[in-house]
Amino acid sequence: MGHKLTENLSDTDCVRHFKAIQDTQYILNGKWKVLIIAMLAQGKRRYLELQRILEGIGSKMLSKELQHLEINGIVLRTVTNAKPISVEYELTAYGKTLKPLTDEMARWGIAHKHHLRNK
Amino acid sequence: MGHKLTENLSDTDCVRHFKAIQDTQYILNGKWKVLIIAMLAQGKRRYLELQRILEGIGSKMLSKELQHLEINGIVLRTVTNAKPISVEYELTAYGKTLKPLTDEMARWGIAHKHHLRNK
DNA sequence: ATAAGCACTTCCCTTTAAGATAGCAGTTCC
DNA sequence: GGAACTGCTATCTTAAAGGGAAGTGCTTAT
Repeated sequence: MGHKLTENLSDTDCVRHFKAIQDTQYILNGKWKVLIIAMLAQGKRRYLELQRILEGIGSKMLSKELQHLEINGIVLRTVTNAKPISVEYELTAYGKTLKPLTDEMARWGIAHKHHLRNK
Repeated sequence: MGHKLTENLSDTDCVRHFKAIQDTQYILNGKWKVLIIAMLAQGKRRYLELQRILEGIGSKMLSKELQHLEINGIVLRTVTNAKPISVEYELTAYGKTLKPLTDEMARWGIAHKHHLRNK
């Protein structure tokens, strides 16, 4: 049943490829995680700062998503013992490895807007 | 309020960046679309072929997702007038612009598996 | 005539994601 | 002492995503 051999992965490779994509999707899943990561890629942010910039997110969502990302080693949570208590979130070194992905999502989204405009 | 100016986008840029990510997420949204695109990146496929390789997807999902991708110009659907009717799906030129993204998702997923293993 | 293959569509149901609203604990400021 | 700010958590409800099974329309094979 032959398309060209060179442009197809074997079935086993194919399954491995799919599993990998699914693993990535598991980490980034939902409406907000990529956005949170993209924000934190620009530097540390505090809880209410995140909530303000991510317009529309509720506290429940935000804390749930941050916990998910923390558990998976993407985000680091630090409580500073400053006068008014404050909690800072930032990407871990590992979290930063997602930057090419979030950048590519942003890049494609921008290209997509141009594409729609010129149709 | 100053992190280094060079590593932060302005608020307006930030919003534009987020909107772009959201647009991309809209196109790729759900459990199956990225997988379908990754499959079709390897070449044309027929409906039942897709369903067989994407283990677990139901006919309803598959046709819904394919329609969504077709409407958005990612996928091209062709009915061949062969003896047993067959329908072929492939990426459009525009759909192929998503390859860097799906590749990066696969790449990160594989790296992630290694990361978990070495912890 | 019957059966089987392909590409779907329809209907119904369960699970999950997301949103709105409220509340709480610990400061600090007035 | 009351209000306000920060960082949450809990509850309740709604909306959307996803899955299973069955059925449709067409064609070819037996």
